[in-house]
Amino acid sequence: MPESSSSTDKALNQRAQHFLKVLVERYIQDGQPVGSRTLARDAGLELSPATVRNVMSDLEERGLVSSPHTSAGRIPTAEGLRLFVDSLLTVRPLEQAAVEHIRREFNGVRDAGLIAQSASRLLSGITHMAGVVMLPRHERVAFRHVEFLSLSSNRVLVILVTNGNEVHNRIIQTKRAYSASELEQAANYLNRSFPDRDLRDIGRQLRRELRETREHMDRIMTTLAEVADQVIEAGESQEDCVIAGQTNLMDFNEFASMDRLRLLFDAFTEKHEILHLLEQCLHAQGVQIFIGQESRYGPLDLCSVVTAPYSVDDKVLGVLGVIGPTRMAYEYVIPVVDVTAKLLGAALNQR
Amino acid sequence: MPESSSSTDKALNQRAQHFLKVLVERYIQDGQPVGSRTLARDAGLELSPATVRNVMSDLEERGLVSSPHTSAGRIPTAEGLRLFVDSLLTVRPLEQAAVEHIRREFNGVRDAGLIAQSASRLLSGITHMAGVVMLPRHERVAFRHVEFLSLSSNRVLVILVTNGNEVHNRIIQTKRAYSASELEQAANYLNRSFPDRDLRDIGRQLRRELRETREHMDRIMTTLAEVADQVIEAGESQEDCVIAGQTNLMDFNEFASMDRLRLLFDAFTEKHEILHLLEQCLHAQGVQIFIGQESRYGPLDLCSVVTAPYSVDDKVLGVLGVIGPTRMAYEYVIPVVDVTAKLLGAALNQR
DNA sequence: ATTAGCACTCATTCAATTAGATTGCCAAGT
DNA sequence: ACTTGGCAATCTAATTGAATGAGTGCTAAT
Repeated sequence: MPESSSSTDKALNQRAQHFLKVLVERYIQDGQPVGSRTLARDAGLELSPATVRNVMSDLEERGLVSSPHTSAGRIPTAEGLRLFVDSLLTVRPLEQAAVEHIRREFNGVRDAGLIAQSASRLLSGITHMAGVVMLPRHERVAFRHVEFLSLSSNRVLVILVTNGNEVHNRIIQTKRAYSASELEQAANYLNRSFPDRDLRDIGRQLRRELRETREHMDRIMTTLAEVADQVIEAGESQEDCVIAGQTNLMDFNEFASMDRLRLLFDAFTEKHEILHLLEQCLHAQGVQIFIGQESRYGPLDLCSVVTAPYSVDDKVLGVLGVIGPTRMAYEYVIPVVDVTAKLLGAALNQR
Repeated sequence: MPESSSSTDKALNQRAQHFLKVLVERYIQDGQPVGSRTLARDAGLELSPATVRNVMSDLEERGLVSSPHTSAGRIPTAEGLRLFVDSLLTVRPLEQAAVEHIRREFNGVRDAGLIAQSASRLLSGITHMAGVVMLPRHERVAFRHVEFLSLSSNRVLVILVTNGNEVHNRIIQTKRAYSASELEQAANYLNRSFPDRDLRDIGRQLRRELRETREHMDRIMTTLAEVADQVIEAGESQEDCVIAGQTNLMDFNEFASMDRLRLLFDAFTEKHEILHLLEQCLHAQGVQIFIGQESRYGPLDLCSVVTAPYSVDDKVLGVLGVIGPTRMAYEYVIPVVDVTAKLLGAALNQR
């Protein structure tokens, strides 16, 4: 028999698990510590509060629950929630109506940024927490088209179109003035020579050719290599994500203290660390969850983050997710995040 | 003698004004109601608290101050602050060092959006309140250059460059497929025919020509007119502004209540009404101030907004400002906003 | 293994009290 | 006519103490 009822054993016996499950569910529902009497009632088994107390005592010893003070009930610890999420949780699939609602929301939006924004709003709207969506990022930035536009004597507007039909533009200072026809010639050369090539390669190759030829168009090609670099850089530092519904978090008394709230909102403004967290989920298989301090980012200590990567043609383009208090309705949030990620991928695909 | 000491007269006598000034200054400094004893001390005149009480009573009758409850001191009302700002305030010019600091911040930033972002951060950083900057907006959207890029059979990427060197792009669905050379031809035609023309005119003219010609390139020209419209629309609905430093406001106990704070932050996320407020200042001469409910926007009831338009070549391009509690150091904030607006204009000019 | 009973611990709530700040008003002084 | 000291009245904020109630841990009995 694998199950043992002794409280010092490694595995948690069936009944204790059930109590933990019910306790967590109750705690998630109304945020209050759960006492033995309540739990005895909720558990559905015919057991007295005293018995429940014994079980709770076991759970506490294992660090799965704790009481904020002597005469309060128990609340699950981060470990308790982790166990709950990992093996006690029964996710119910999202209703078809909700799925349709999400699908409709993405319908007809073409710009990648706008889709991300929609998704973020959607996530926050549905879950009443904060939604966060990393902008789609192509790991291979491919050249598609370039255009030069002379602005004034030494300034040129460079317009670069990359795969994913993203348009980047940048004004550059050139060392000498170029005529319109020179610029056109240069653009034609590039457009002819490098269709669909990786932007990095182009920069490298331009520099190589430059060393070999050593003359003829010399200068303009230097500039072009520079621009390629700059665009790549811009693309990589396009470290950006869209966050929506921050204010929803103000409704949770977990964040009632101004200090904590400020910390959290500063984190949302900064974005940097949050993006870093999302990046860790880029190659996760499906939904990933950080509970409390698991995110290893102070301002999110009291939060849980539920993420899922989204992809087009099996290529992962980004991550989206939901940020809320650790006490969230995981069984509902998980499928929402999961489905939204899939539909976002689909929406990006049929652009 | 124009001055009268009777309390029912229209004009406020010198002494009362002085007391109001000192009271407001004190209130701004530490946010507490100011009592007669304190005020008597601060005023520098050799008068007893009892006398001060009489004066305060007058001020209260005129609606310039009020007491939150019987045994508290007085705080200035919105009207009191208004009078203070209008005629009692002594603005001290910004130190040269601070001006340089701002100038340096704008140095070398080329993108208009980034400059606005800098400015917003700057304003919030210097004043420890929220900074807001409307993106520069050219009232006359002029055509500069267009480029068409075929994506797939019926989809074309339109890249449009307008005055101010802003690059807009949009993917359009065409009714039939166009060849690359057709698209090139069309682009050439437009670039040749409409340099620096107003985008609205172009749309109109295209439609007119279309009616007359009634054939030949028919379809593509419809599309072009459409695109022009879409770009104008996009330009106009580019109703956007950059807000920074929201979280600074959490430090003021005016906004300690979650409900008020949420209202405020929702307003920041929505942006719409705030932008509307800024637009009202587009043609103000220099700094404009809204105190409390003067903004006529509920969430800002407890806030003051200090704005100034910025311009290039005498053309007003936008407005920037600071949002904070009505109790703010106007004598400092006003020159900050003023100078920042001027330097922002200068920075945009020398792009 | 389960349970009832009991003593004990805390947080919360409420009312009562106190201390402190400030006003308004009046009568007296300048 | 203005100023001032004095004084009662008012109101807030902080403190205290008691009552309440939820919940636990332990023990002895089942």
